[in-house]
Amino acid sequence: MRKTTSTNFSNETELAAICPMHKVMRVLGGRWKIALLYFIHQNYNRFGLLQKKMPFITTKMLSAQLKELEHDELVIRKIYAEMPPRVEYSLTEKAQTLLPVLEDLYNWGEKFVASEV
Amino acid sequence: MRKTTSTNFSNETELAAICPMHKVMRVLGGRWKIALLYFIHQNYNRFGLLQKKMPFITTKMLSAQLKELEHDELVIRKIYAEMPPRVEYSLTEKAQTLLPVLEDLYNWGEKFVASEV
DNA sequence: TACTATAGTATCTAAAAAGAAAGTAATGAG
DNA sequence: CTCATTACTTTCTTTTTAGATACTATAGTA
Repeated sequence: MRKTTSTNFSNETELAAICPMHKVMRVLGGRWKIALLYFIHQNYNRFGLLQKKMPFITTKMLSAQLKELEHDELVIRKIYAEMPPRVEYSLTEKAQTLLPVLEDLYNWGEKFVASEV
Repeated sequence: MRKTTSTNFSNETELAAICPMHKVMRVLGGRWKIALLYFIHQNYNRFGLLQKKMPFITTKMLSAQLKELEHDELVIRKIYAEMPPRVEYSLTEKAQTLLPVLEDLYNWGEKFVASEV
C-alpha cells in the first residue's frame, strides 16, 4: 500500500499526468500480471492450477495480483457455492482485446531483446 | 541490485523460463522507462532537459534508468568532449521499432483503462 | 580567487514490494 | 472427532526500489 503522504505517491501522480502510458503500465506492471493473464487464457483458471503452474508464487502474491486484475476488469472471478470452495477465473473482453497487443510486444521482444541479463 | 541468493532472484529466473513476455517487461518495467523513451523521442535529449521535464525525478533515478536503457540498447549516449560537459541521448533503431507497439498499447489504454485510482 | 554550468556519483534513509509461515472457513468422508 | 479439500487472509520479516542530500570534475568567466 502506498502512503498518500509519501514522495512516491506524489511522483506517481505527477508522472501519470505527463506520461500517457503510465496508466497502462500500472495495470500490467505487477510482477506476475502478464504471466497470469497468459495462463488464465490457457485455461489454468483456478487458484490451485495457477499455483501448480507457478510453484514459486506465494498464495499472498497470487491472491493480491488476481485481485488487482479483477479490480482493473481484466479478469472475472466466478465463485461456485460449493464445498470445498470452487472459484474460476477467466479473461474479460477487455483483456481479450489486449492479447493481440501483448503478442506484438512479445514479437518485438523476440526480435530485439536479448535473453541474458 | 538483486541478491543472487534471494528468493526474489530465483523466482525471477523461473518466471522468465515460463513467461515469454517477461524479458520485455524487464526492459520496459522501470518506473520512468517509458516516459524517458517518450521524452527523448520528443527531443528532450539531455540530462538537464529531462530533469526540467520531470522535476520530480531525482538525479540518481534519472541516471540509473538512462543507464539501463543504454544497456538494453534502447538509448544511445553520445558524449561531447566539452566543458561544461555535454551528453546527448537519442533512441536506437531498436527503440524506434518499439514505438508503434507502445502506441498500440497506449491506444488500448485510452479505450479501456480508467484514469482514476 | 570565487562562481557558474553540466552531468553526473556516493551514501544514507524511507518506503514499497515480496516472501515465509501460520491460520481461517465450511463441509463431507472415515 | 479428526482429516482432507480449496481458496484464500493475516502477520511478520526480508529484499528491493526510490528519495534526500551532499559531493565531484573541469574550464571559462567576473
